[in-house]
Amino acid sequence: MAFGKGCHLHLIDGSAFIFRAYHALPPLTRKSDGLPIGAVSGFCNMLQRYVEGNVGSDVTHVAVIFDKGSHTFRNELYDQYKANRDAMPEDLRPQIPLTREATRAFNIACEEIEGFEADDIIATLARQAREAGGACTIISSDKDLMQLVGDGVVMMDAMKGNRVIDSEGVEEKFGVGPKQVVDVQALAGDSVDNVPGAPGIGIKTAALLINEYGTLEELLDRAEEIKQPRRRQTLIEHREQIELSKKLVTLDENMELPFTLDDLEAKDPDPEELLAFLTEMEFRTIVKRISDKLGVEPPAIEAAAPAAADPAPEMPPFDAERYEWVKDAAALQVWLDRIYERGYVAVDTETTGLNEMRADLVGVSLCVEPGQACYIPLTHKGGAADDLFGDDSLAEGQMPLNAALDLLRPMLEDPSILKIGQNMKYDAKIFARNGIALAPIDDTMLMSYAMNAGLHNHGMDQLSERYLGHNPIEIKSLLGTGKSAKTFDRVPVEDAVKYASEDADITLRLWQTFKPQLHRKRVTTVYETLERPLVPVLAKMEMSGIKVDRDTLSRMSNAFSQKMAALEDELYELAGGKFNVGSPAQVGEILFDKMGLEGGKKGKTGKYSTGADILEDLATLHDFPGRVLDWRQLSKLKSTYTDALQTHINAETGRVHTCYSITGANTGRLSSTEPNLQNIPIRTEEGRRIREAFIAEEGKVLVALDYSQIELRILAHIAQIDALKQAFRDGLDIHAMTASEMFNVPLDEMTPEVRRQAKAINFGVIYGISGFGLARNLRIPRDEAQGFIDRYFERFPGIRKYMDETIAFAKEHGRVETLFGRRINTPEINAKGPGAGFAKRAAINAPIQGTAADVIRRAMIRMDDAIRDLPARMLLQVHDELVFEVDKAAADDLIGVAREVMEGAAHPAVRFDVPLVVDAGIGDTWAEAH
DNA sequence: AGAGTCACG
DNA sequence: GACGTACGTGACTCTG
Repeated sequence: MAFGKGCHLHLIDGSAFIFRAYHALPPLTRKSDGLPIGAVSGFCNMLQRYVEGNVGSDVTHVAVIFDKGSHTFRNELYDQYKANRDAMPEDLRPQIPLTREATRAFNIACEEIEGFEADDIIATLARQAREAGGACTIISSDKDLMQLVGDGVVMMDAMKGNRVIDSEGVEEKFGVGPKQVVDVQALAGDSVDNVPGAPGIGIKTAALLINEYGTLEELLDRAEEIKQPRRRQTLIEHREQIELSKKLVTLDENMELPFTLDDLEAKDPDPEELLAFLTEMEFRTIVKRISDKLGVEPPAIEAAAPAAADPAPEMPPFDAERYEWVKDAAALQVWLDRIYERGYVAVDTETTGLNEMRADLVGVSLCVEPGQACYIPLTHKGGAADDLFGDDSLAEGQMPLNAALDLLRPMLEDPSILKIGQNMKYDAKIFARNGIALAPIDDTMLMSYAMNAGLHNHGMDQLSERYLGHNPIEIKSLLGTGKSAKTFDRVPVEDAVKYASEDADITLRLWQTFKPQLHRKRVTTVYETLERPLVPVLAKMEMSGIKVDRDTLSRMSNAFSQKMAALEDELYELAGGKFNVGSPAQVGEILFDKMGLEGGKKGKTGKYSTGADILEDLATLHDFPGRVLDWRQLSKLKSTYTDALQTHINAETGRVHTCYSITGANTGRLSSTEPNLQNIPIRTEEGRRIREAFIAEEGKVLVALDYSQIELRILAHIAQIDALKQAFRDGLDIHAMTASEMFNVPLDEMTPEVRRQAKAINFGVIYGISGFGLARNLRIPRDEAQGFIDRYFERFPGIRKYMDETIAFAKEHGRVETLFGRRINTPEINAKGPGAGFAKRAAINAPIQGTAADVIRRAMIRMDDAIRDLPARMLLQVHDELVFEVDKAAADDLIGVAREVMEGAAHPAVRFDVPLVVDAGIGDTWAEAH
């Protein structure tokens, strides 16, 4: 049916629907996988209500119109346009494409055009309908659309009982007719869209003026005549700004559209298709309602079948010759324009080293679509590349660093441009050190981790090979290896262009591959709430670093040296000659061959094993093994801590900056490197003193907060162990209570020895207990250990059930999950041989360790905002502990806030049956604070 | 480069 | 019945 006289077009403002739905509903998630679907659910309800309300109406054509890309021609006119808009909420972003699918499922035309606001498309369609002699109803309450009303065009507010707004309604709102609405808006401005308007003039005054002078142009031309001096001055002074405002608020009704009104003909939904979509979304209520209406049996909603493998997106082959060397501002501007057109870009930085706190920026690469990438060299050195002392002047064909950064900065900080990277924490830190706050970001490494933890590592080279079938240029081929290795600024720019552009190209291709997989694999929520938001938090902590006192460490080192020397003398005496105490092989030979002690066991390599547990057993027979253990402890403390830590004190900041790896542990835990600040000694008094070197800045203190027994609490919850849960609720000594329960000893008669055994069993359970392991740990006979375990299972039957069910789940799905939906893959679980044993224990431990890791991640992500107004910084995370530095006077305030965040971190996603308890400490050093 | 050892949760 | 065995990390040293 061709659109013409007698036809009636309905245009639905899709974005308005989405935001209304999002804000009207609680944050619902899909049951089977936790995908946020609150907005989609509300959107479908609104569409359904709209369709039902239309029965018997005269509507012949209908379309839902969406915004696409947040950079439009209005941003070209005025870069602050809509600049004060908040970024889209994290849990809404993944729902946007689903609203498109929903529209199509309802069999309603769904239109959007890159770089245009929905309002302009609506304006153009309304004009076309008007000119064709038909009627048009715009379903929206957006006042920006009111300028379109008249000549058969009306608006309808679906939220307010389908109230119709015609010319009269517009006049009520603006005090002028629809034709003058833009004039009034130009004067009054709009704080929501950041349209400046004339300062001090609101809608009332604007309407008054326009009614008096007829048009804005007339008013501005005759501004001198205005009697009120203030008003006159404003209009004269801000004429340009007012004229700009008019351009911003005037909708473009002359767009070229790639479709016609005839394409928007109203059609009934295909019940099968509609129900299939709603079923997939697991919207039980609306499925039932529509099924009833159609008189069909509602389809069953159950956990969706495993998603079919995604077809690889079509991508051109890699071609390093096509990458562009960006040499000047004009060339860079072309790329920036393309990025704004797209709304996203893959970014990679090249630097002089791997340590972000020391490395300098050398260049930036960008990619907007597969195969189309560029490199902007910035600080490459000229001269002979192989000459170590070569020319330090800059190479040709580079933009000045600051000029390039000034051009890139607005884009890199623009909340509407998504920056895609592989391990973006690195790039974010490099940019931060150059005064650029990179945001928002997506990270392909974290996407891979969320989907595939446990299956493979998540480095770019591996991901490229595995998912793109492409082996990237090796960095070694540019830098060389070993002593002759050079830094990236010495790489010839021609080579750097190929390498760096390729990295950005790969990243973009990986993103296109992974992005649609996230929700099919049901990890969108994990990625959006536990991975992506952690990046800026960790970047900030790492850049803060912690102050370490070199003198303290240095004094300790000297003390350790002396003690070690003394021990060495004693050991040589005992052994009857010099040897290398640091060589386990030599220690073994002396013990078992030379001295002839019993119990020597040889490992795979044919050497005696001389681990601490073995030497401890031998210590009763001879002085030698005990002395070796003492020496080893000192050696460890000296080499790994007091000596090595000093080399990590940053020359510029005087602080130690660790680097957290988000994907380092398969369970969701972080790991810490260069240096590892998660294994600073504490268990022995001598080691603990190393923490005295970790200090607060003058006038500040360190505050440490740690979760008490978090893994056991999670075990009690997951395995539904009532006795344990009650004990935690009552605040009992959990190990003593376990002992009491197992050995029938009243709590007040508990001996430390019995409690120690129960504690070992509690930990054993978390690790996937075995009789052998417990026996070795407690140094008791194996059958006795097995007896303990049997009794434990008898007293706490939930444990056995949890273990069996977890292993069964792992065998069926090849993975286990945390309470927050994090997936930990367990590919070895069905293997034969000893590997299966490891995999089973890992599978039992992973949900517990992983859930605890998720909890503290949530706390850290919220902490940033919670302590915003306090003079405090979060510095370190040690699995169940957070360390802060805070002004002395604010320490108690910080503890109050941080404790609340940590104890409530699981909410609202998970409600534990046991309370989470956080202990806190304050001190001038980490030793005191813990 | 890998094994052994040991620091942490 | 045999098989090996607590879970998760990173850094340092020796050795081939």
